[in-house]
Amino acid sequence: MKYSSNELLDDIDIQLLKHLGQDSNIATKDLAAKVNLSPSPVFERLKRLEASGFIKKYIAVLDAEKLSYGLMIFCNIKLKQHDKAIGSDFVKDVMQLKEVVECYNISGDYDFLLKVYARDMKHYQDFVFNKLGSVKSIGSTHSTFVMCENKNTHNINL
Amino acid sequence: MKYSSNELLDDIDIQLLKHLGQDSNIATKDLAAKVNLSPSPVFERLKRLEASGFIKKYIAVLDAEKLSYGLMIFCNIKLKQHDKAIGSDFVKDVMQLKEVVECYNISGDYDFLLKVYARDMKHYQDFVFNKLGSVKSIGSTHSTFVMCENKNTHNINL
DNA sequence: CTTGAAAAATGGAGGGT
DNA sequence: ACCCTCCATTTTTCAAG
Repeated sequence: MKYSSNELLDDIDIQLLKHLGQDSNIATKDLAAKVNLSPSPVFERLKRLEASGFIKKYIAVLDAEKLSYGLMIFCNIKLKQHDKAIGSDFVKDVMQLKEVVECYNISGDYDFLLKVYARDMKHYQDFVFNKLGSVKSIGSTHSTFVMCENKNTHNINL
Repeated sequence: MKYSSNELLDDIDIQLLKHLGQDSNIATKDLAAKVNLSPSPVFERLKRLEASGFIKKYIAVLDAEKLSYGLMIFCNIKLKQHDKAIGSDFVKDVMQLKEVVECYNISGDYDFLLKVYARDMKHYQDFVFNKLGSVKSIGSTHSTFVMCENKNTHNINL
């Protein structure tokens, strides 16, 4: 069975992923035309790419600014201590916070990096003092504010 | 006309955006069932939300690891000088690099923050020395490596 | 918003290279 | 193993009320 372990995708699969990573609303027949196939085999390939996890899901990309989340912040976090229990406590707590859209365990001076969306500075202040402030495992934080988003492809570029 | 300037979305629009931001493959009729409406008005709302830009696009979310881009790096960049021309030169150059999936102009010690995907350390080394290395406007860089992705919602949480 | 109907996409069967 | 054409079913799309 194809794609079972670490099997390679062929050129057409890569083409399909490349297109769908940028626009998934394209009709199967238009996608088929782009890779010079008929809709059926393309349809079968899509189902396989979904079932095998190369495609995780399909989403609508929303305009954060229009939805009044005009402020993006990268928040660096240092834990109080570095044992496993403290770390998983932190992750569990931070997962609940709706302002946090991404959370990474990182190398360097800080332990975690959060990408945070806030309506405005007042909202972010409340987030830091009231929400992060009540997460016990946090030692210190450092915020970096985004002034301008120059590029965001939302996917790896194959 | 609805949504023309800074008009408010109603509760149902927000519900629709919330669902589509997590899964856009849902059929209109299933979406309609979730908000207790028939497919037609939901369809009309979707078209308005798309036309007015609240929904920017629809994409497939790809599995970077499975596609052998197992390494994520946040690369902080300091420019040589801080005039407008140098800044836009940098943005223009960095836009071309396929390893860079996000680029932000930020506050703090560094000028830009890049989110970078690489196959492995060798690939990233090549990226820093050969690709970033040939961008004239760059003064210095500082890389932060992602050890674990704990959360990624791919959208604001309404 | 509802009804209702035309247009289109989905997903399978069966056959060919 | 992969692709094709054909066709039934379902879904999308868009009138008109």
